[in-house]
Amino acid sequence: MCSVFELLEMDNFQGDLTDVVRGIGGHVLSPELPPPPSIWPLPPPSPSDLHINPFGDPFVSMTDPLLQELNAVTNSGYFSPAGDNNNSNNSFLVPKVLEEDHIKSQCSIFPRIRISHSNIIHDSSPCNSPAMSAHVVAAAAAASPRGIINVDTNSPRNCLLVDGNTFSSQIQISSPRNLGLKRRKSQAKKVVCIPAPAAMNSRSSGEVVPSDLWAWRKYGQKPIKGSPFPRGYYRCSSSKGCSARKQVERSRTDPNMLVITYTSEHNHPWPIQRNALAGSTRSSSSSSSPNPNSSKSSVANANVNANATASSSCSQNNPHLPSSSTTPPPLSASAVKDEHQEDDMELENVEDDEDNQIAPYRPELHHQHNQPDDFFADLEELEGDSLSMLLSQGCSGDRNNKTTASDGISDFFGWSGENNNNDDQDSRSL
DNA sequence: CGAATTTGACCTGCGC
DNA sequence: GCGCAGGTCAAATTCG
Repeated sequence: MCSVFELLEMDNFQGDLTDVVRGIGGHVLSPELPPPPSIWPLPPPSPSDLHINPFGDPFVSMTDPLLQELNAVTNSGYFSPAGDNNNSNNSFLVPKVLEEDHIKSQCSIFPRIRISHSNIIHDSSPCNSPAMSAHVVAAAAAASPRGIINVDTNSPRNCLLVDGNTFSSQIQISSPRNLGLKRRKSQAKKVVCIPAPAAMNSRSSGEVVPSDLWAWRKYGQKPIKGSPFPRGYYRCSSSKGCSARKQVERSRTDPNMLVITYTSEHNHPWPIQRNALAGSTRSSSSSSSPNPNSSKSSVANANVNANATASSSCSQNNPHLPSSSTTPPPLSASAVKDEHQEDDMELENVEDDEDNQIAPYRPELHHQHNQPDDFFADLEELEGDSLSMLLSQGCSGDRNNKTTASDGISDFFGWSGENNNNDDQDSRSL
């Protein structure tokens, strides 16, 4: 399942990734559970998804669609800007509904995540999709570099729990300087640990590489000393000349975990067009196959499908993340900025940067001020795209009834247990 | 046939 | 300077 994992962010880090991965000892996956696509209703939180960029974030200039959408929800009024946790730094994760941890009957998006002063995220939601939780936790973690995020990976849906005493796993964000690990090339890197789906994809290795919002093309694979698992090397194929790369390998300490290291930066905006070149992949058919078990998606493929089904992620059964590449976030960037730009994360990042000799992270949210036009233009192109569908449909099992933005978001992130094939079809038909 | 993946060779950084 | 290991290149292969 896609409960969470651990999310680390570092710069100039080079070393044994497993040395970096900490706090997942208690992580319990569900090997008996069927792997993808159900495992990946959403792509893993890419660093950019986390919206954190302490050490020269490769994606600093990129707007995280996911987060933006989250922010949109926040701005929609369903979420309290600052919440009531007195922690305005993490306010973007603190919806109003969170004021009551015991609320469990709803499946709205972040309604149950809370970051306490101690940086512990509590989630009482019984209906979070694992991936969503991943994003949430990742984002939360991003907001609290030193935060500890607890996730109940034993719960049926790997929900974050309200009861911090029952957390089965712990996520801890580490500062690079605390790692005491050797560094290699001076290159900004981000490491994301996520639960590894069962090996059923990829041609030869059988490795499953979860998709994210970018399109990746594999250009190499190397066995890693000390690890029984090879490391795959991917570069961004969304745009020619993009230097963004990522490495994917299984944690040697926990084969169930995938360690994804992002390096370099994208020199292009988020993939906007549904059929971006990132898309063409030989395994696309399998990925879109009705039979999840037959899927053999590649990374690029996964991304493509994520795009193709951007608007159809109204179900946990939907293997693909609602790629915001096709659903430009409607939110007000300024609002987000105002509310979050002074969070602890940034402060922490600044500290780290001092050590790393890298410009401190400054969320370039101002970029978003210029995005709406593009976004809407894209929306126009993507007639009936995911966003509109997202907002126009509810998927809390009572779709015919009135829907709210939160409902839409909920669906968007697959918090509903109901699949929406129609959405999927719609998105593909675009 | 075009595009993605595989895989061995080559290059580069780092530790000794 | 040398060797090791990681990272990248590019031809061959595979697939839709």
